[in-house]
Amino acid sequence: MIQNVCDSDFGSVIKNRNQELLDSFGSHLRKLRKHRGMSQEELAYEADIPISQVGRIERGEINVTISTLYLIAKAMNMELKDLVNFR
Amino acid sequence: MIQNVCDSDFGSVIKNRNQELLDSFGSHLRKLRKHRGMSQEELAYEADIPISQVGRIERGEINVTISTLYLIAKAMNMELKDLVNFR
DNA sequence: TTGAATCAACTCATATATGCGCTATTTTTA
DNA sequence: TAAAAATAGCGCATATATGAGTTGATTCAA
Repeated sequence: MIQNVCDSDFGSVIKNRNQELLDSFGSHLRKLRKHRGMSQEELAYEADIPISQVGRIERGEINVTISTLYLIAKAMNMELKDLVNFR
Repeated sequence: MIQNVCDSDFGSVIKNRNQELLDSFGSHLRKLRKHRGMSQEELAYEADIPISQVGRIERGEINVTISTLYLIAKAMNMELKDLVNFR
């Protein structure tokens, strides 16, 4: 079978041009969450977003939007600027 | 003709649940940009994003992602946390 | 007035974030 | 070890961010 280099499902092959940013934000968020003793489920509930979304963000799989960042910050009782203060 | 309340083009009718956030971030960005004496075109060029995107963000039309925020911050020679320090 | 610069406001295609449901795996706890 | 809790990692539908154009309005300078 011929391999398709431009396969549309990508599979850990092609990454976002800002993958490092997403990875490091994900790690940062996970650290903040655990430091507060929250589970992904608790954070998701407080932020009113799906739990699957929290997991995807922490694993650096998605490029989170400012409105989701805001909901997460509020759920963790912190300011947006502190949530994105990493690296 | 019957009016479709759920019209897909929305027309200043339905807004994002975080519209206020998007509006105020847009104003904030515009202020920061002008304070630096940059045009939308210059910012777009430096951040390597389309000029149309800069306009849409400043007008609060879109829910910008963290990677775009990062590119904009870099283009304005500032840190991400300072870019989202508003309200 | 004429031209240049700036920005608003659209169209369109494509990629992807979000939201939801589900199962499998891993980790923690009893 | 066994059960429970937490997380990973899918699949899918829908909404929307991004990227690349175009046109028109406005402002400002020559």
